[in-house]
Amino acid sequence: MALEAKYNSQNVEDKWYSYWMEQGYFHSEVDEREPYSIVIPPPNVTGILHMGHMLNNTIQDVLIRRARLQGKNACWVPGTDHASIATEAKVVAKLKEQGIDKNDLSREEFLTHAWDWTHKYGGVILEQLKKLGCSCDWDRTKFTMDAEMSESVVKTFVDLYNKGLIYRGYRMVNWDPEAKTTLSDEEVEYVEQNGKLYYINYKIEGSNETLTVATTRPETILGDTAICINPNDERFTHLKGKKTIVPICNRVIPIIEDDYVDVEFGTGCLKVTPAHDMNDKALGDKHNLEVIDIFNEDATLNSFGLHYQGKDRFVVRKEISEELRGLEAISKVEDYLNKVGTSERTKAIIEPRLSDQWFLKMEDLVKPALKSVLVDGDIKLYPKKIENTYRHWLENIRDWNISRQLRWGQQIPAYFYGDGIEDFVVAESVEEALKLAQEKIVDKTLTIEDLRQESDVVDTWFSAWLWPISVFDGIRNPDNKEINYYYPTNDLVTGPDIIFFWVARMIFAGYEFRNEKPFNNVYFTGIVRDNLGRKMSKQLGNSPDALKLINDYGADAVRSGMMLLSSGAGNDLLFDETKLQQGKAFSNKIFNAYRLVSGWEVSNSIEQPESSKIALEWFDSKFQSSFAEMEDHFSTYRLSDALMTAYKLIWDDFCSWLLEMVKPGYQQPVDKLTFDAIIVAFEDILKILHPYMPFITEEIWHQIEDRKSEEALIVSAYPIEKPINKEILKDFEIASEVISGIRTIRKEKNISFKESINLSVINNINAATSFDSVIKKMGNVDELDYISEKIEGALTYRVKSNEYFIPIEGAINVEDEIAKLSEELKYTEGFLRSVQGKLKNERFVNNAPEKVIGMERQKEADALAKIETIKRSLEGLK
RNA sequence: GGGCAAUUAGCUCAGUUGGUUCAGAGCACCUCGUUUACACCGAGGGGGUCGGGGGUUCGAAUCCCUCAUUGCCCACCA
Repeated sequence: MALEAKYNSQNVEDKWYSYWMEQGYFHSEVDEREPYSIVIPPPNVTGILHMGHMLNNTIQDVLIRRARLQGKNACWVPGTDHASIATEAKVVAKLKEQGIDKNDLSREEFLTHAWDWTHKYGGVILEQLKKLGCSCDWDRTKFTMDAEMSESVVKTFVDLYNKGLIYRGYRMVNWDPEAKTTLSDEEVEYVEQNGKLYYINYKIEGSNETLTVATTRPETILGDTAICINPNDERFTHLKGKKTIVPICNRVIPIIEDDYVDVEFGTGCLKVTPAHDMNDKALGDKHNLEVIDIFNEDATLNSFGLHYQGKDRFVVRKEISEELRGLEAISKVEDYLNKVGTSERTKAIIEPRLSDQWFLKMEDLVKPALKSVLVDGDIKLYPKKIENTYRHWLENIRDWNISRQLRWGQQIPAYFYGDGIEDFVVAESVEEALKLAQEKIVDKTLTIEDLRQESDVVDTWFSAWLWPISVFDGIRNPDNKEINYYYPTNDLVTGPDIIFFWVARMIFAGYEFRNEKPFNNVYFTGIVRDNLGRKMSKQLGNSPDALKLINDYGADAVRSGMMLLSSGAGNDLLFDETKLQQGKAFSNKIFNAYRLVSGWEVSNSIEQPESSKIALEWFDSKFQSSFAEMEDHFSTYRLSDALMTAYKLIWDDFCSWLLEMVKPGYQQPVDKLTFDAIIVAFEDILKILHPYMPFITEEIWHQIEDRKSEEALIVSAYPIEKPINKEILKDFEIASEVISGIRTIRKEKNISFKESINLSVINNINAATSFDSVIKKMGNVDELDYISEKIEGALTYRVKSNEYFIPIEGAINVEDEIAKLSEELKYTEGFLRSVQGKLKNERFVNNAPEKVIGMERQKEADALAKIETIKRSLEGLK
């Protein structure tokens, strides 16, 4: 069968993916082999594949395929995350389009809509991962809202509550007025915003004097319950104990004193609004102030907003400043740059808000997580510098607000039986809750109907933190054979943006629920940016369509192109389609190498040429040394370096050197010995490349031979490291320089390659002759002989201090040759001077190690010998 | 405001304990080539006072100080 001149990815990718699936190669079951497991960072169930996913999942697939080839029991667990706030927002928006208000629906009705949405759009991304070639164990696909997964969440909630780690409290939390839910501190992003600083005058009660307060939020004055001054501020000593009047609502509030106030900032006076600011709340608690909440849950003003009732906070900000101006209660307005907390998901500006929420105490959970990463090194983070960030967060952590006023998620298993703050129980089921409640209040007449379950759900991350455990059912059945076998997982590959949301919390959960780390290593990828270094975004339109790229370039090209782009863990990656072209060119190169080999006619009757024998022997060691280099790169997760090593091995050493060295003459057959050895070498190459480029390697693997299903490349055996013959590598090094010398001369003198030449050598360095046959073939050399006297009038070049002569009638231009040699002489003499300068320096000779001095002496000897040969050549010409 | 990291060829980056291989790789660029796998190719080539300045050392891209620029994380100053 004739092969096309170009590799066509589309023809082979679907074929092999289906084949792998049919043969069940991705599936893993517990057995006696060493396990190698990865859990996927579950993408949002309704998400679609973007560049970040491509990078992240390619890395995981490279790791998992390599482990599989190494004979480990590789298990990559895929799945999706219910992403409660993001998904709920989408469902609410869709309902709104249909004219349905979420609040008009019962919980059950809303959840039906949400599940419909999930089933309709969910899992698209997993199908896209298949196009990329990801070898996930799809039989294990999990969703964070699967019944068993949710059951695990509820179980851990009850467990933590019973341990006293979960508590309910009336606290100031981050409120997202758009999603109408609270958020954890981590879900708040601070962004710089141009705002204004308003100077507002408050009248002093019973006086005409006013007090000026600077604020960025004039709309909150209606919730003011005090003005605070610094007790040491002499400007305000006379106001101590007095009261002021809030403009517009004319409420009388006290002037309080606290060190907290910065005398330098603004006017040195602070308005205190305990309901709407974290610090004001603290001040309010300390000074026993009234709390006036002026907002509704959507951040419009409530009845305390008086005539602004029902209007949005930002509308009110504008209008109230106008009104204050009319009242001459504003003395000035300045531009002011400040940081505003926004919702990570909805981008809405966060409102600090007091409410009853559920919290998880972090103090004890943090301890083993700090120790394992920073003290014991049980969990290794790549890049290491990220440990600083990790440490800082853990050491300054605050309790985790885990309740969300959403419906899409696991409903908190707390059951209220009364209206008191403590009138609830926490249990895995309503039946158990009833039992507990009856015991608690000693009332056997209480029924299930008297119980009312908490309507809040838990934070998405409160389920995601269990992921490495729950996908193996390790919460519900803590001693099952799967969790015991696959856990802890080996590597986690994820983005640095979720180190706190997810990575750190998985570590907490691992130690809390299994007393064991969740993974050994964490590889943090960088962020995929465009080639100008900008983040990929819809607004900029700089985010390529991932599937289109796969279609245009081929999955292998996209995978290898992305891996060539990325440079080590943690570094951002500047996406550039030319790298994908490089990946595609590489695919084509490999394909054509096979095309060459497959076209050879093999003969049993011809002898193996000496050149082929030595070339193959050399490649064997070359392969081993590159392979060892790759293994070293893998050991520190330098995946792009490992690929580059393979790239150079294949393109330069295998294609440009080996294949050219053993290539038979035109329409000549190749001997069987050589052909078989080339096939073995090719197969080894396919193996080491397979993790990066699974499709083309599997394709060629089967082109080489008709193989049984259990002999597929994906499940074949990875090469093993063998000793390297360093001598032969060195000898080849010199031989290749000799060949390069011939090429250079041919080029300079315009001697066609088709024209054969003779080569004579004065072997001053006693170079090995083992590659002579190769030199003859690659240089189109008729006669290669060793001489002791230089040849007059021949073209010459030098490798180290060896002299090479190519006698060509009339080809030599004496003037040019002298000029060239003089130049070389000058350079070498300069080099010699610097080396000798060093050696004459007593302090160098006395202080430098023996080895270094030896090397310098060798350099000196080499240079002297070379100068000698150049001088002799020059004399001959003159 | 605090902390961390980076700055090496046109671009993206390697450079492990200061001294063979230390100034490198890939891409891009230039020249030549229609040699019977591949022009998604081959052969060859140019290009960097390693961000600036100072210091330690026989010797610094590598260690120290300092300045500059960039990026990231964290932080309640109204």
